[in-house]
Amino acid sequence: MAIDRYNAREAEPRWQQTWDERGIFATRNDDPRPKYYVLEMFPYPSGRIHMGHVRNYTMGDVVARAKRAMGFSVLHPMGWDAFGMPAENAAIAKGVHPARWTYANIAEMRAQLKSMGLSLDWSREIATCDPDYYRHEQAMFLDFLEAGLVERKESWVNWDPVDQTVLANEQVIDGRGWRSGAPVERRKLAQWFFKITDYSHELLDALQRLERWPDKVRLMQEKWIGRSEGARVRFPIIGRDDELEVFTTRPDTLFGASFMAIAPDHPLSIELTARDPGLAAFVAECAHLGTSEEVIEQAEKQGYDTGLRCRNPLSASQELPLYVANFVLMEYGTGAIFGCPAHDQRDLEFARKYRLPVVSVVLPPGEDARIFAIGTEAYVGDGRLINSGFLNGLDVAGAKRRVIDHLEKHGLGRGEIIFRLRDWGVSRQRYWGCPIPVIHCGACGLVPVPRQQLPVTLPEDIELKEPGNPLARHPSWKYVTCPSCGRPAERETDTFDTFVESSWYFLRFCSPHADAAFERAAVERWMPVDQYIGGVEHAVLHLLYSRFFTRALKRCGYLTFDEPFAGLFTQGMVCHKTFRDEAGAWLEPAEVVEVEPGVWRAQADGRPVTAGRSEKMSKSRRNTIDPTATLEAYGADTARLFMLSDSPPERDLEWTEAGIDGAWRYLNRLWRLVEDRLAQLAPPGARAPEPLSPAAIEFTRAIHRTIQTVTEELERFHFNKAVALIRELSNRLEALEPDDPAAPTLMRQGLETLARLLGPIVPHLAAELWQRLGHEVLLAETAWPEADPAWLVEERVTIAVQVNGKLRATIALPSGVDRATAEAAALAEPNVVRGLGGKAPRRVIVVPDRIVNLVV
RNA sequence: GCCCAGGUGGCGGAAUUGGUAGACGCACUAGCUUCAGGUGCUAGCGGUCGCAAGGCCGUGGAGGUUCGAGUCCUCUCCUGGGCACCA
Repeated sequence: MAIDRYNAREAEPRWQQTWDERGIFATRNDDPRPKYYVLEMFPYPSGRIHMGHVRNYTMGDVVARAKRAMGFSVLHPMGWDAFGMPAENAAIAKGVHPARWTYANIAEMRAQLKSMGLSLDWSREIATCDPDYYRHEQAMFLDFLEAGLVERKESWVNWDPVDQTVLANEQVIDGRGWRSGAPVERRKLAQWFFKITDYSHELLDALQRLERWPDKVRLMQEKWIGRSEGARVRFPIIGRDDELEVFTTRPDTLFGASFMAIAPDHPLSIELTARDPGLAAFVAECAHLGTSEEVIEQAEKQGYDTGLRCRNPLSASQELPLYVANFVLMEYGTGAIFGCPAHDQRDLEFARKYRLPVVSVVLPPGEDARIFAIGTEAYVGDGRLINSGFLNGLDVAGAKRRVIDHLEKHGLGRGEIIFRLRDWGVSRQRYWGCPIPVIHCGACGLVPVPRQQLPVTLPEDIELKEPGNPLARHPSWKYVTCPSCGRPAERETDTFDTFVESSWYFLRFCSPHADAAFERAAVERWMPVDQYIGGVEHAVLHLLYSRFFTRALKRCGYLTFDEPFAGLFTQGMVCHKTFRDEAGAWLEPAEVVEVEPGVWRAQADGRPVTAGRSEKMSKSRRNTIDPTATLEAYGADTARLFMLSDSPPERDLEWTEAGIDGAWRYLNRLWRLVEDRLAQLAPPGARAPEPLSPAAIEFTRAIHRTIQTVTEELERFHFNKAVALIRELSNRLEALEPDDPAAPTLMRQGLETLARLLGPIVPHLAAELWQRLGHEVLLAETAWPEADPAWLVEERVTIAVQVNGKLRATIALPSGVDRATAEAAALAEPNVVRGLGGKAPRRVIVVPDRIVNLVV
């Protein structure tokens, strides 16, 4: 019986086993070939892989396999970002211990990833919840502490008063805790911080040199670090000895000031609440607002007049009312501002609301100072200074320089650059994280855990169902003796933010079994990561923290470079259509059926269902598709091909069953193509009989052109285009004229090229085809094909002929013909003659080998 | 509120970066195959007029630059994403 279907179920595990047995993806640190480090952002072990993982790891695998074929020693490892909240949530919901839950998930997901046929070096696998991993992190923390890179200070958190726990922003829903439903409070907590702001300048400046990062990500980080140039200005407070310090980017508008405002948690504000119950109430109200910038900026601007007045340092007669305002952030600048309503929209809205004066001090070009007035729109552009004493007549930039000069000369303030970037708060009041290795002693204060006592491991016997941090109420774990004085003391019960683990895992992969955090030589060999791939959702935090962490490690003598990721690619999300019934309930794709095009009904009871647009797969919208079913039914190659076809990798991809079918059909088509032609192929390495027919020449060109362009597109991450080009070549192969004397050789060349180009994309099928074509050496160990430059030169080109810019004909000419010949050939076209209508062209534009435009 | 990205056939998307718009695929239509049942083959497939040759229109919208604009400029509309304790 003839096999007319490719049996992926049988072939894929067979190839995976072959690769595994020969250990061809295990990478040696002493390999003499040039290195290439490909890394995909490691997964959180949530239970099962999702489509986003499939897309991410497919892309990485294409790069890894292609680079390997191109002669690089490729490091392509995998591990688990294993600490995190979901494990605790599962523990609460299902009563499973977070560690058990996590390790069970890892086992499950490892098997799933293995079934994808990824060219990973599994001998380097790590899990961040392993004490053998996090003990190094604790040591790093101690080093950072010694180097002055760690600080303990107070900061605001979302606090759930019922669950007695800190809430993540995403756990705050409409101002209430997600589980308890209790109104969330803002609370101040003493916490550990990494001093990332020490590196604000450097992290910003070095962005320019990250040439292989997407502009988008660099821009996001730039905004995040948020450099502002301006001045720090001191305003005397009338009737008090102290002054109010303000940071402003617009010192040029000081003469236009009409009020002062401080953050609700500004020390002065807190001081005033003691004797002003109205203010206390206002501040308390502000505390119910969330901590996110979005919430604060969208909230209605509100202020509370403290009754205090400040003196304008530039014009002593001017008194400015001092407000506490909900839109002033304590974290930014000095937590205090002066308001210039004419030239700042937010200040304008505030001034209108509280009927404060609006004085223009910058006159837009072309306006008349006598009649110019601000309406509902603040003027933020450049112009000439007016109503501003010694600044009058200057432009904005000039006025800034002048006023800073003045402030410094008179001791009223100084020019300053500030950053929006805040220090990285790493304390989390949770169980499932890396313990922070510090001891609180009543006598000695904060005492680092001695290094020989590391790791500080998590206790296993914990109770998660009660409110609060299980480490804090554990009966014995936190009680220790002070390493310094020997008296009873307590452990720090906070654990690290999980971003700490992901800030250095790429280093551990270089020598995952080393006794130290990593071997210096291994890190020097592999780092930086040549190609990092992951979701754009990590554009700022993870990627910025890792950049900081690498620098911090450098300062502590761990390594000698600054940037961990030389190349970055951020992939789009995987989406799916959404379905809702008339009651608004979401339905899973499997629960609906399309009765006629565009009309959907519920599978169960036939009730009408509306299909919504394609959105990111999420549990709440119930539009997730588990990749397992696809992997089992069609195999990994089908899923991989689908992930790479059609949608550009940086953009969102809509998952469709039809797309999977299409990919599956194409694999079978390739399979048949090889099976059907096998008997007629020339032996490997045979030469085509000369002379070649014109068709054979064109065919050979097509092969080399395809090698060239597919290679280019793969290197540029244009996987969808690479697939399209490969399909074009296979279409050509199917159409190859069998009677051509060169056909057996051309077909062999074509099929072998196809198999080799498909190797990184659909590795199992490609390996199978390669073997069917008679090769003993595995495709995975075969070099990447190279295009012969001689075959890349085109002999004839198609030139478009336009009359007045409109296409009238195309002409085929030898490439490189001179202008006159091209023009003459164009004028000889009947349709061109008709288009000219008997007139002679006034002007002729010839773009060699491309276009002739006749203008009449 | 602020910042970013993106609008091209019924759909996903191509377009050598200012030079033939719609490659490649999905869906669809017609026909043919096959022990029909997630099969294969051939042809068609932006709109419109035409028997045809061919014409006209067409890249969210309105202007502009240019011999020539999906691509550059100005304004505008729409959609999506991010905004510091999710990972």
